[in-house]
Amino acid sequence: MKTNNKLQFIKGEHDHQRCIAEAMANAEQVCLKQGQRFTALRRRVFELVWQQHKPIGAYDVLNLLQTSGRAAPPTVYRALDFLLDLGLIHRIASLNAYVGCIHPTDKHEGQFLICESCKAFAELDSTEITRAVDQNAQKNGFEIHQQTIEIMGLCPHCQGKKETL
Amino acid sequence: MKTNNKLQFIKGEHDHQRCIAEAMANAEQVCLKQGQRFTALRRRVFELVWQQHKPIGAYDVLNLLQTSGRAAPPTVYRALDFLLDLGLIHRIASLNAYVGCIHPTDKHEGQFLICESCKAFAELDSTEITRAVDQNAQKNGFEIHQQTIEIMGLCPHCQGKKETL
DNA sequence: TTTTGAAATGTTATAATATAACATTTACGA
DNA sequence: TCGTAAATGTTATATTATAACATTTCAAAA
Repeated sequence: MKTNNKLQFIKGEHDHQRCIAEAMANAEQVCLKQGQRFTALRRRVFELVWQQHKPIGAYDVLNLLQTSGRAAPPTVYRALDFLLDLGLIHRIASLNAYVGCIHPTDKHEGQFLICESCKAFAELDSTEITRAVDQNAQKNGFEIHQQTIEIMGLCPHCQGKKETL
Repeated sequence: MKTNNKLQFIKGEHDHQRCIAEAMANAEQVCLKQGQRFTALRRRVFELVWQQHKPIGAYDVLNLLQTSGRAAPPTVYRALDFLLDLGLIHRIASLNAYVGCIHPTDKHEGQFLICESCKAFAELDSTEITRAVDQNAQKNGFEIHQQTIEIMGLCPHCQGKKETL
């Protein structure tokens, strides 16, 4: 299974269609392995989330869905929950938004750098951060189940044009 | 200015009234230094958040406020925003909830261990985590403005009674 | 191949969280 | 004490999310 290239502060210059197609093929495999059905609806929602390359809200997904037919909130939330469960997308709690996952081969939780200006994001999987968190948890006798690590700021590209904002 | 004791997975055994009183006195000083007014309302909301020793939602604060008079959502949100701005409380994005800050002397952002069972929390200020995050940001040319680090799991106390949950 | 039952989706209503916009009150500084 | 800016009150509404139940779909058993 081929994984996608590093998705870090991606700009327009990459082959978006191919990028999405790869993610889709990969998601397909994950569903297959898990014995889950990658239905048309789930496929469509997954695609919509990936198309952005930035965090997208559930109701934004809903609006996009509605451009081709009816849909109600539960429809979207159920599809998002399904994709979250399989680790195919992540939820950004501080934004109430969702992003495509770039390490979809195993279920995991991401660490994110998110640009406040252009909303581009990088998904990290840093052993240093993980180790530091684990150490602190251990020191406190804490058993980790789930982590939310979301760092907001400016991506390299947007730092240059800071003064024009 | 005396700071509160480490607030880590505190149980019932500590002197709650004194704990709150110290936090209050400290908040007083912070407001004074910043030239901000620590009004009756802000004082009350601060107290309500501290009283829990666990994350509390805005509408829970509202309900508590309403036990002694009228109040509407904006009243609560404004008070919470004020306290957030001064770093006297923190927002837990993954819970849509608020906690008292235990390092209130300087504005900062916390790192939290939060027990899914009893909701007790520990506020870390780990140099290891901070360093690891900074390193990764730097590696990506990212300029950090704000961080959300919320680790969910089981506190030492609740690990023992896991099977009874 | 038909049945059938569980999974998925549709539908309606509503809950939970948060803010906009404007009116009124408060309290400090001139 | 008066004028003004800050704080609070008030009403309405936006945004995010889920509950509850009806209908459809689809794969596996008969």
